[in-house]
Amino acid sequence: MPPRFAPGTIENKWYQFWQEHALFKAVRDIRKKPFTIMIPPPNVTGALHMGHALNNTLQDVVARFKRMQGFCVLWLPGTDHAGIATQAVVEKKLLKDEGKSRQELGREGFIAEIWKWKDEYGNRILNQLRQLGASCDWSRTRFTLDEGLSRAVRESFVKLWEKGLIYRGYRMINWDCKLETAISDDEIETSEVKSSLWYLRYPYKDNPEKYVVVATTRPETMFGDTAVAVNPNDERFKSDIGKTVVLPIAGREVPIIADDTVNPEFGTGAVKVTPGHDFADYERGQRHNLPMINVLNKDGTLNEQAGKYAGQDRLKARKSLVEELDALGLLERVEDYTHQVPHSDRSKTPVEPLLSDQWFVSMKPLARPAIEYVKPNAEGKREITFVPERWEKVYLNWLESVRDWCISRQLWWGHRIPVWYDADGNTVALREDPAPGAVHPTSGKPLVRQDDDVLDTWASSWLWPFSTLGWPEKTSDLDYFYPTHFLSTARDIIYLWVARMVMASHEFMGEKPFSTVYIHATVLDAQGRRMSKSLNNGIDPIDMFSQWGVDAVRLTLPLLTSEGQDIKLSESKFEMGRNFCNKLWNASRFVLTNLGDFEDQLKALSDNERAALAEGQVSELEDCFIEGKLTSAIVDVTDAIERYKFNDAAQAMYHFVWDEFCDWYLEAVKPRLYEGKGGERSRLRAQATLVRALDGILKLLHPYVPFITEEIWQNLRPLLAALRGATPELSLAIAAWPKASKDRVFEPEQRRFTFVQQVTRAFRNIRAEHAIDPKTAINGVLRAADKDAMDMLGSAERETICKLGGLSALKVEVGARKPKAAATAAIGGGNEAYVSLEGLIDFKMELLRLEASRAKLEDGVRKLKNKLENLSYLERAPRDVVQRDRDKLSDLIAELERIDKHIEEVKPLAK
RNA sequence: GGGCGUGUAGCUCAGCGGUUAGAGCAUCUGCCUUACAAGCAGAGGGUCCCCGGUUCGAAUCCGGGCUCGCCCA
Repeated sequence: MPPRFAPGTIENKWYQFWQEHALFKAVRDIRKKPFTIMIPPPNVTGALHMGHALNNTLQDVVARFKRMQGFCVLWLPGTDHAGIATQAVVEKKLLKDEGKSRQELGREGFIAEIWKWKDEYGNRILNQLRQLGASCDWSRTRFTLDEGLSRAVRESFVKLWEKGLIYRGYRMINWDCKLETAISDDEIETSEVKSSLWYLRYPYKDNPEKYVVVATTRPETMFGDTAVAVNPNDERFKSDIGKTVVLPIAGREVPIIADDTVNPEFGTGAVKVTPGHDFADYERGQRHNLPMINVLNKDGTLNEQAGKYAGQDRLKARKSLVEELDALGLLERVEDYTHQVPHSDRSKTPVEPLLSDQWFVSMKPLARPAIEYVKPNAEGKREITFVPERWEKVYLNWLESVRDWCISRQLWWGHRIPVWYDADGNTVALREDPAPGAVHPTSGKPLVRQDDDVLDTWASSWLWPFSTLGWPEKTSDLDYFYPTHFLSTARDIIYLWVARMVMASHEFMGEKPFSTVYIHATVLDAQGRRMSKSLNNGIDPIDMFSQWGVDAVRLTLPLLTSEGQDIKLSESKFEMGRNFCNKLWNASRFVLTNLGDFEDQLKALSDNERAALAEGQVSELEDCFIEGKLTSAIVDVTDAIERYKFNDAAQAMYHFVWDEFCDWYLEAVKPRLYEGKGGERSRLRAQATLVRALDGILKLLHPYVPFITEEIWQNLRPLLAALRGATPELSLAIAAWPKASKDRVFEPEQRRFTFVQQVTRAFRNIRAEHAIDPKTAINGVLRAADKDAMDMLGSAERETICKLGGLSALKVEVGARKPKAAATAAIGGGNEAYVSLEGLIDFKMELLRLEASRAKLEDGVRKLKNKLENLSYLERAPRDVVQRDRDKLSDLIAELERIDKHIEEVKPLAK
């Protein structure tokens, strides 16, 4: 094994190994409990970004953990067809490569092009997930446009149709002028735009010299105005209500109406009403029976309503229109104005509210049960739990005020709406394409055409948890794996996807789709901004893989996030994970190189002796220490992952491996391996403990860092076999998760080892602070407070302290007197460490040290005294708390007295 | 405007009623000690955002304010 861990050399090898042995294949097994995770299907055009890397790492941690715990784990992968995005990508490519538009190819030809593109490039992100180490069952990979999933979409549509939950309507929807399709409310981002507020003069019909001034951010929609509205309580306009004004240029006469939704504070208090192009005005228009005029073409240019401006882009027309109004003296003034403008999530262009014929799903009836699954019942229990819990509120708020879902898209790529029309426009939704000559079931007239539009991609994604398992067929997979258990996703997907899956699952399956929804952290850049293409501040996980290793990335991300707080990420952060992997690598290297003779030694033992070692027979203090700490680590890590506290589990492992196993255990055990301390048997016990501990460590770490742990474990495997006298599992990926047992905590030994650590640190401190050369031999004296303290340190422990504390000898004595000219370090509990300093250092330094610690001590004594003089504290605080403080105080006072004595002694020497 | 989150060491963050408030990185000192310099040992560094309240006791709970961020309208 090389002294530095080289991740690039092992990742591929083990992934292939796992695949070859089909370790991630979920094979139904009634003896096992299922554990199912459905991957949030990434966009088929997509590439792995940091958010994916984090999300899929966490899913993989859970999947591997549960697999090791003996569950039948199914982590089902796949992609969605991402209607808008994919169509846009292929359209662009086609134009660039062949100079052809999709219209030139025609619908069928174009779709064939997309499939070609998908087969060639569409699996990129799935391969990147393999690179990440994702333990998905790839044999079950699904795509939302697969035959099976398409059947599911069709079935769900017809079912909702039959229940009357799908309708077609001429409604105001969000229109993406670039992509020329409707989009749903949830595909919109509002962003702040610096613009102007234009004050326009609308002359009165009966007195053209006078006018009402309206303020607007959208002058170009003037051609669609059908009223001017004021607040009925606004004194300024009371007399205007009911009058008629004439729209400039257009010349149309429109009434002044009163509507209490008008904010008198905005602009002049009078606003133009454009029911065809504004959601609020649409409602005003309905209340007042105003005509609705559409002034826009599908591509965002003005239509014939705009007279000479027809055919101009709306934003260009705005400019020239304002100029013309100004020239006519009808522009009162212009103010700078910053406001929120809705943009399409997909094209990033401003969205236009537009009246058009679209298909909708009635959401209210679907929302009600979806709320019930998440709302706590009388006992505070929930069917579906959000982790962290606070996201439950976001989910509920959305569902409680949900609006109907516009599901039709003016695209070609997607599930075509299964609705057919007869010549009179009567519609019917069909499970199977109609045979030639088929007629409408009620009108009896021949069906002449299918609806041209396709469905929103979410109309297939919302079926994902069960359509991937075979629905609408009744499959044994559904029986066994459904409902699923863990869903991990990003917060902005809560309503787009999570809520809709719950609705769909209730509607079509009659149960919940999953029991836990985990909302992972958002990965931000170092300055706390979202990573985006436009800012070019993204960090490519694939680059990070090659730079630091996949394991390092997988470990670092959870180490950086706690309870779903956002992560501010910079490349150098991965050093943490990389260094840890290197530490683990080297610790393992140490263990393995010291086990060269282990198998031979074991052969000399009887079966019983070997079995005792295998079960962790211990007698040396450090062995008890590490066995006990391993037990706590097992408890902590298991508990943390079970509660989806990924950061806690990672921290616990990091601390256990680095601070306890490497810094203390490995150092403490060296003399037994190198110098024959304690004899052959002790050496063998040390080796067995190393094997046991390393095995435990690798297992606990495997869900986070699967590659490095597998690599090391495969090296350890023959030794495990020899120790246990049985063949271990084929791979760490399917090895049994460690179990903690109460009798392996070793509490008294933990206390003793802690004492060894404290004493060691005291001597190290003296050496470091006095800058004593590491090569200089120093003798230590330990003043033990009492016999109990002294008895904690047997000869083996004293040797350990000498070795780790850099002492050539250690004398331990109850109440030992400080040698003359010695440095002192307090240990607590009345124990003190002394090192004779004659000829070694400067006593001025020692005096400074003593005075500094005296000041701290005095402060502590003062605080405690005050506390213990407080009568209500003595009366009300629990007895054990008060007693603890009393003990503490007497300790501190004794220490203070001793330190005063030391100061007196050192003072004359410090001159 | 409403909701959610956040404010603790130079930086990134833990801790969320009871020891003298912790970690990683950074800094300083000393070490290439035969697992690891991607390392080892040691040290310094904090009005726990502000004001008030509850409590014997508050970084922690409550109220109010301020900061920054996200979401919804």
